[in-house]
Amino acid sequence: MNSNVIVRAPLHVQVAERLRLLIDSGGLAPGTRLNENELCQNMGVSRTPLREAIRSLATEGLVELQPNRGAIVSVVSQEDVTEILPIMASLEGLGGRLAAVHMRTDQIKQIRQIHNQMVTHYQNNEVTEYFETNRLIHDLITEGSGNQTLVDTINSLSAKVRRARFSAQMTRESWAKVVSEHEEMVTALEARDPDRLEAILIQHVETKRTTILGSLQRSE
Amino acid sequence: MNSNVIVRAPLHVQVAERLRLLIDSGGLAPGTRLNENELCQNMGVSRTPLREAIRSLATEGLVELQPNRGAIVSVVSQEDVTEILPIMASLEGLGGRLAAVHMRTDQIKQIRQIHNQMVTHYQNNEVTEYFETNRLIHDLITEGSGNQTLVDTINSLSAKVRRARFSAQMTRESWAKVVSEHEEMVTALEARDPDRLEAILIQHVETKRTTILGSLQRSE
DNA sequence: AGAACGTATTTTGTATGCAATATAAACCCG
DNA sequence: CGGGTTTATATTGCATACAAAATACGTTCT
Repeated sequence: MNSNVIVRAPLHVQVAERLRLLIDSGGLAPGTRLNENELCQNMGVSRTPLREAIRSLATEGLVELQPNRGAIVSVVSQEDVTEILPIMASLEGLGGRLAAVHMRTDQIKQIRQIHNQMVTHYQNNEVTEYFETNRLIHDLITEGSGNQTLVDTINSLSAKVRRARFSAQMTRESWAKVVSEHEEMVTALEARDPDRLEAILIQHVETKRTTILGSLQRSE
Repeated sequence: MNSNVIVRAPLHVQVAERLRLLIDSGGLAPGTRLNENELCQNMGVSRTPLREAIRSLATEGLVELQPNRGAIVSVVSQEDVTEILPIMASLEGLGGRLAAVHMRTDQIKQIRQIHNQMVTHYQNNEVTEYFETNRLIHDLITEGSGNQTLVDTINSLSAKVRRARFSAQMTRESWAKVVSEHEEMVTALEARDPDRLEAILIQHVETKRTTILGSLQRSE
């Protein structure tokens, strides 16, 4: 029996992944109509798997289905962000609470290392790298909860907000605040203090909320 | 301009709904393979919309895709329930917290009425009606949060657990506990006490957890 | 010139057909 | 008889073809 079977992912899954990336990167802006023929030619697949992929993205909320008029990349309104962030706060809080108990010490040490890197990026004003490490820390903590469903749920919500957050330009002071909150986070994690970590994470998302909404407001 | 346009839902949406109902009601038991031809004949549609519907259910987590082997109704394991319930606790807690602030007084009064009905059903040992009113109360509180994304997220998670909970036979004493918790819930809501309502809801889900897991364990 | 109608074209929705893979059955050989 | 291989069948995956709806366009009429 060969257990090293190579299972090529079904086309519609690959297509969905590709589309997700396109939407996430901004290659497909919110509101854009997804023209099936066009996309088919671009990706070199037929309409069937493409349509199946679109249906998946629709249930994920990344695109919106308009009967007999196809799908558009869903637009993330200020209301959406206002709805999603409190949910993420709760869930990230829960994740932290669980992580504080479940994570192994070496995993926590790793987070401290990445956190230090992040601080360096902050000091050097390296925005991209900063965001990357920032997100990695959050992901690691969430994953540290050991609750895969929680990870999935957070990711699903996060994906929607990310595009909005993308446009969110941080002011220097809000950036400083976020970094100091991160410092507290890691400290609470090292102390394995569920309540404190949860509280900080909730506060952290609240900070993010005001940052994003402030930015959205300025840009209107 | 006519705003009362009749938009017939696309076939794949109707099919998805139908399948959801089938799975939810137990007409399609967990682990059952979805035979495309068979289902097509049953529903009188072709494979294309059926397959699109199946893809949607897959991203919802109700069915599991097995490459080149079709889809099976996903089985809800004890681990799944263990993962999902803490998440629902957080989210229902958040919902209650928001509801305590946002709900109108007449809506709260309505909940009190339904709660009283539920208690009557409890006393008369009318299980089905009890579950119905019970669920209605939870739904109304969640919806009272005014956060549609939260409602959707909870429903999505709830759908997965429901099938497991279905088999959960309550003992008389756990039932009594649940009812008394509900009493506290409504009282906290009437007092518009977010913290207390949140705490009770979280505790309430915890009670549910032990009930379900206890039942799952007994049935193995 | 502009609005309204009707036609043409594009685009989506659904059904069907063919290829590839998995499952079941028959068969052969030890 | 039983294990393993080959062949047949069924089922899924993908592509194409047709039908229905929506959009775009041109024409007509006021």
